[in-house]
Formats: sequence, structure tokens, C-alpha cells
Amino acid sequence: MATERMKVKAAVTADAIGKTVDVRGWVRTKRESKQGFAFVELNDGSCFQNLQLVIEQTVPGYADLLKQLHTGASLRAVGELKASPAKGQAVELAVRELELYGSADPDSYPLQKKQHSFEFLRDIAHLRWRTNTFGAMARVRNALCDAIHRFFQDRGFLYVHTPIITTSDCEGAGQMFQVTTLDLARLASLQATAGPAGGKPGGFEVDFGQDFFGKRASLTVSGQLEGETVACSIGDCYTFGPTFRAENSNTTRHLAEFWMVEPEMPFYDLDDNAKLAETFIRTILQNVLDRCPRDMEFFRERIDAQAIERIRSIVENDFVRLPYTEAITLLEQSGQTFEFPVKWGIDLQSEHERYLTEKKFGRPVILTDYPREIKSFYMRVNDDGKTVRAMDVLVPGVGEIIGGSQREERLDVLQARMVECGLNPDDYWWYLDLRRYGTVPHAGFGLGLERALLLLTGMANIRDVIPYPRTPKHAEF
RNA sequence: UCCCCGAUAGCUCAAUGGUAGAGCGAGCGGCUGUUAACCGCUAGGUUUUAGGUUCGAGUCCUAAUCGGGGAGCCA
Repeated sequence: MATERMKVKAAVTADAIGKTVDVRGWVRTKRESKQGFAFVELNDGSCFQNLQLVIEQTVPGYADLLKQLHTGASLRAVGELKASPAKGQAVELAVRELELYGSADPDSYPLQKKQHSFEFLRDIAHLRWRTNTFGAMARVRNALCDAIHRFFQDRGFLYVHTPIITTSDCEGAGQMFQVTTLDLARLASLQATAGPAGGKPGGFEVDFGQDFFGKRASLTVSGQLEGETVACSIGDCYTFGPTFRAENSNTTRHLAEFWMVEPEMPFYDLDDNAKLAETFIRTILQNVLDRCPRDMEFFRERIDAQAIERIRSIVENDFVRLPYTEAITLLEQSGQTFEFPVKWGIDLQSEHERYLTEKKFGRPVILTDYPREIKSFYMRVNDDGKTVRAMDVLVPGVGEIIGGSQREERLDVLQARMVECGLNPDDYWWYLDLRRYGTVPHAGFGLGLERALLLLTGMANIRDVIPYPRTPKHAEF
């Protein structure tokens, strides 16, 4: 009869004691005695804990095997799970048979049984999964994604896939990455031949009619507009996928490629929208806390002492609701000196947001009704004519984690706003059709997945909460 | 894109303008139901690159490259 194959997660539980099992994974550390026996910490990623292997010299091939069991080596071990007599672990494996899959030459293997800097680990992102931090991160990220899907699925939201490649010129959301099959090297040489003026006024022009899609195409910066078409036809829905921004941002909170969750709901006003956003945040954070206690404990121990407490506080307390105009008044009356002076009409800066979330209230704040001049064309204009039905959810430490709005459902107002924002309404004919035929009030928001992970884990740099970060000049792996 | 800081052993860091060092990791030995084990010994360096100042540069100056932090833009 074959020995039962078991993952470390199952093996380290008390009810596994007494079983003879087969475990497989990678060596984290080895502590050995030259004459006696050795302890090996085995990790297979199934959970935070390692399984301690106790290897006596009676194990076949002991001497040769031990020489190769460096950090990073992979192996299969068979033996009996026993209650551990020593502190540090409840269960250990008394190894009877050991097989090495692959050694890891310590002269070249970059990971050691010590703490490495995140900067160093970023350069070996393909191996950083094998550290405590990135193992925990992988499991927390997975749990968060699952919680997000479960939240919407439980409420009857439809998961829809909006396009990654888009020909919508601009959504007011920043620089886009161009997608093309044109031969750029050839175009460059043609331009060189034609001269800078291209032999005619206006210079050298690229004919995008020759391009793959017959016009300029880009990677999406948001699935919102397409999401609205779904919401305004078959109801509550959400998108959850990668989005791309070609902005030259070099900060700890920005990525050129990141994942975004964007629900869109018909018959929702801004208040319904804010309620859903708040319930959403609190529910998914609670879910991760419940599901990954050991990983979260690690983040509390090693990364951010407030990690768990901060999440509990967010889960347990109501968010503050605050119209932009009142926020400006609060900031003006705060007695604080800000680098950027506060005045009605400005977009709030990081320092202003921090004052509100960290000093004034000490919890998340939902700011609403921003000046129309600083917000996108699709946000519903209020009766005062000066503000729009926008909302930003700001959280302590991270800043803006959600941006959303009630959408403008009135055709004439929307068209006027497009012109005001310098857009050509003809380019958005399909978007405007939603207002021409059976228009409904509707609303939605977007959550940056990596921002939520920063909040959850207390990690300082967004490049360390996504497996392979893309930032300006960086697309290795 | 702007401002500030940094780059020294595999990793993390020291070194008044005057012989480049420690801890960890690695190898060897010792000791031990060990827990990022412990103790001893050994090996390990074109001080990011290119110029410059100086009798002498890891150290001062200039530039480039790379990295970090902050800001803007935003999720």
C-alpha cells in the first residue's frame, strides 16, 4: 500500500500524529550534528509553518544526503508524524526514507537562512516566493481575491470580462499603453528619409488605418465604461482584472500594471454606492483575517506591529462620510500648516488626506461631492452645478483605496460634460446610447487590489504585494 | 517628471584623506533534541562605472548607471 501523500499544512496538525506520510517540499534551514542526527525545516507553501524533519543517521544515504540539504534543496521524505518533545513545534516527522529531488548550491543560491532586504528580493522575484514574507503574501493575496469574488457572488453580482485592449481614446484616467503591430523600426526609418517635416506641412503621419485594429488601440485603464453597459442591461456586475497606466509614477503606491475590482450597479445612487463600498471593504478584510491567521500574525510580528489591530478597527467601526466642502472647512480650521494651501476647488493632497484619516478621525473616510472641475466627465452633476457625485474612500496609511461615483444618466448633461472635458462625444456613441435608450441612475466604484493588500499586510512598497511588479524601466521576469 | 539620500565580501553593514573590517551565509572541526542553535578555524574584495583633485581617494569634486525615500498623477 502506498504511503499517504500529505501537504505540510495537514501534517503539522495534531490529528495527523501517528500517521506514516510522504511529504515533499523545499529546505528552509538545516541544523545538524556531525555524528548524531539533523533537523530540517521543510516548507511546501501550503501554509506558513514548516514541518520539522528529524533525520537520524540510520536513514539510508544519510551522510551524502546531509551534505546536499542546503537551504533551497527539494526533497521527498517518508516517515511517521510524532508529537514533538521539544518546544517550537507540536508535530515533527521521524524520517525513515529520504530522497533528494534537487540540490541548491549554496555558493550561487541567493537565499540564505536569514532575513533579506526587500530591494534584494525584488531582483530575484522568481525565488522570493520561497521566503516567509512572500509565501504569506501569496496566500493572503489569494484569500483576498477569493473573498472579493465571494462577496459579489453572494449578492448575485455577475462577474464579467471587459476587454483588455480598447480603442476608447481616453477615460480621464491617465496615460495609456499603445497596442500596435505596426513596424516601428520601419516607420522610424521612413520618417528619417522623409525628413522631420515629412515633406509636407504637419510632418510625418502614421496611418493607423494600417494597424491591426484599423485605429489606435491601447491597454485598458479601466473596465468601467464597458461595465456600465452590462449594469444598464442585465444588472449588478463586477469586473476583476488587470489594468494598465503608462504614467511615469515612481512611488511606493503605483504600478504600471495592477489589478482592479470594479462593481457597477443600476438603480444605485451615491449613498447606495458608498454603503456597498464600506460593507465590501469591511467584509473582505474580515474574511482574510479569518482565513489567514498565521500569515497575518507574521505580518504583525515582522512587518507592521499594527497590521492586525488596524484591520480589526476598520472592520469594527463605521466609516466617516464627509462632503468635500465640509472637508475643506475642517482642513482650513485644523490649525495645521500644509505644504499645499487648502482652498475650495483644489484636489486634496496626500497630506490633507492623511490629516483627515489619521489625525482627525483615525478611521476610513468617504469623501463625496467633489468640485466638477477636478473630476471625470461621467460623474453625475449635482443640483448646485458646482459639484459632482464622486466618492473616494480614504484609509489611514494607504490613502485612496477606492474611487467611485454615481454616473451621469442624463444624455444632454453628459454630452455637455464631455465637451467641457475636451472629449469628442462621437467617440463615445455607444456609451451615450445607454442614456438614449432606457437610461437609469447607476453607480459604481473601483478598488485597487494591491492598495488593499498594502492595507492588509502593512507592507511599505506596492512592488512587494504583486508577484512581478511593472514600473517605469522595470519589466523583468 | 521634480526634490533628497545611497552604492564597500554571497547578504546586512563598519572604516578621521594614510595597511579595507565585523556579523550572517559558505567550507572544515567541535558540541548539542536542535529552533535564524552554539563554539573554534579557514576561504572570500578591480570599494558600481568613467574622469578629476591630491604625495596618497572607499572617503573630496564632476558625470553616468542603478537603488531607496518623499512629491505630483492616481487605484
